[in-house]
Amino acid sequence: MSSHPPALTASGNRRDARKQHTRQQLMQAALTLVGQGRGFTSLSLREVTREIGVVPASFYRHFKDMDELGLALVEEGGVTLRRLLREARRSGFPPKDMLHNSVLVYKRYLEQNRLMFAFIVGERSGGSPVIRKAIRREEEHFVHEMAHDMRELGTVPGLSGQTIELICSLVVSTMLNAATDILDLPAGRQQDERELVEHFVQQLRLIFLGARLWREPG
Amino acid sequence: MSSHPPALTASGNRRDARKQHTRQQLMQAALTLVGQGRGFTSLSLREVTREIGVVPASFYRHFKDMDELGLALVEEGGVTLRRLLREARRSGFPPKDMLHNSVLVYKRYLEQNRLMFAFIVGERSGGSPVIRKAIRREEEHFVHEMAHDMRELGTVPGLSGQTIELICSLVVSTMLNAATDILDLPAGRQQDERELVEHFVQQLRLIFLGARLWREPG
DNA sequence: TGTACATCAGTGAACGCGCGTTCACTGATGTAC
DNA sequence: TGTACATCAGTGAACGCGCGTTCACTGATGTAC
Repeated sequence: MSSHPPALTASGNRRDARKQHTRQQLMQAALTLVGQGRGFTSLSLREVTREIGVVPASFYRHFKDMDELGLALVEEGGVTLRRLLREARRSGFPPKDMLHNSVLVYKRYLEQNRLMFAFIVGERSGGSPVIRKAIRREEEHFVHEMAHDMRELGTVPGLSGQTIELICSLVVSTMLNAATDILDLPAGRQQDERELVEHFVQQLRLIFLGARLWREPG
Repeated sequence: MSSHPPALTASGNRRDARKQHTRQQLMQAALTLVGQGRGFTSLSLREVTREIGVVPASFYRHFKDMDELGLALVEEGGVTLRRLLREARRSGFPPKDMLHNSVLVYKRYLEQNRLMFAFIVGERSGGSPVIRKAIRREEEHFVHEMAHDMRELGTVPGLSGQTIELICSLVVSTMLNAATDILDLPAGRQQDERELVEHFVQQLRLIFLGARLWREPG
């Protein structure tokens, strides 16, 4: 029945899908290596292709160089962050122990997206300037979106948009900072784990306590 | 007059001094390269020796490998952080606009120690796990020392030692986070610079506002 | 002080290796008719 | 539907290069007497 689809966009169907799959594999391979404690900046193109069992030259069918792959990862990282917000929204933010619950949601999400967060957090401050700046840009979007949510939910009533952005930027940097500690936790040390979560919760409590009696300047 | 000094410690005088000098040069060269936007983890031993004009093999007279050089840098970084505290203490912390002044002291110090901070902040979250953990350890010491100072100065009266540590850990991670932004500032953009400083000050204000009405748990 | 020997920071050559990049290719998939 | 041609993701070989590490060395500095 279905006559040839006119292929308005790029073209190819089976072939194109395979290409996208390989591309995704390359990105995943880079994340895997980063997850093994390698800085992204020190990864070689050959390592990445070796990881998925293709010849080095085929890398160029997908990316100009490793920086371009890195930027693709940053973009995917942005999506990952936005999904976290959606998940947090969906989890309903019960007002009682809201912070503690949010931290647990975050921690679970972090563990489910371990490699991506290892990449984001690892390249956020060091490494290649171009990748770092791209991550900072995604981070700003994330802060902005979180501020939007907070305004809508009325989490901190009576504060200007600018102040809410301030709060969120502090929350986000605290959150990403904690990510390193959480990811570095050896599995099974449940006592350390609880302490870390508690520490993180208290840092956030401090921030929101300050937010409650913030007096708008001007 | 002075007869041969008995050289109780290591030995050599002139020779030993030259060795220490080369060692210092190697460390400085690594920092220089990091300052040029290279991640420390991606530096090669040969690059570092080339930078100071010695043959690669001579590297081994000073360090087993690049990781060992990195750890030496972390140690020097710890000293650099402690000097910052001493400077802050000496600057007197005038109670009026204390935060703003502290931020300016910090910013100046950052600019005077640009390379070392680029290294610390860059390797604090990504890169080699062993170096990352060493930096985190120095950071803990720094937090601890800052907490000690704050208790002595009575900056936030009526709070337990544990709570003061909490505040300081948040201040320090905020501070190191801001370092990336400050170091990334293109020179001469004074408007951006003022905005960044103001943003940073307000983040700290928020934290100390929270601290003021923190109620001790338990 | 002067001499004979020991130490050892830095040399220079060599090694095998993995790197990024190029190239002409192949063969499965897609397109036109 | 069947055929002839075009596309292009992945191949495999080759290249020159910088890498980390080894080694025997040299010559300035230090030590013993």
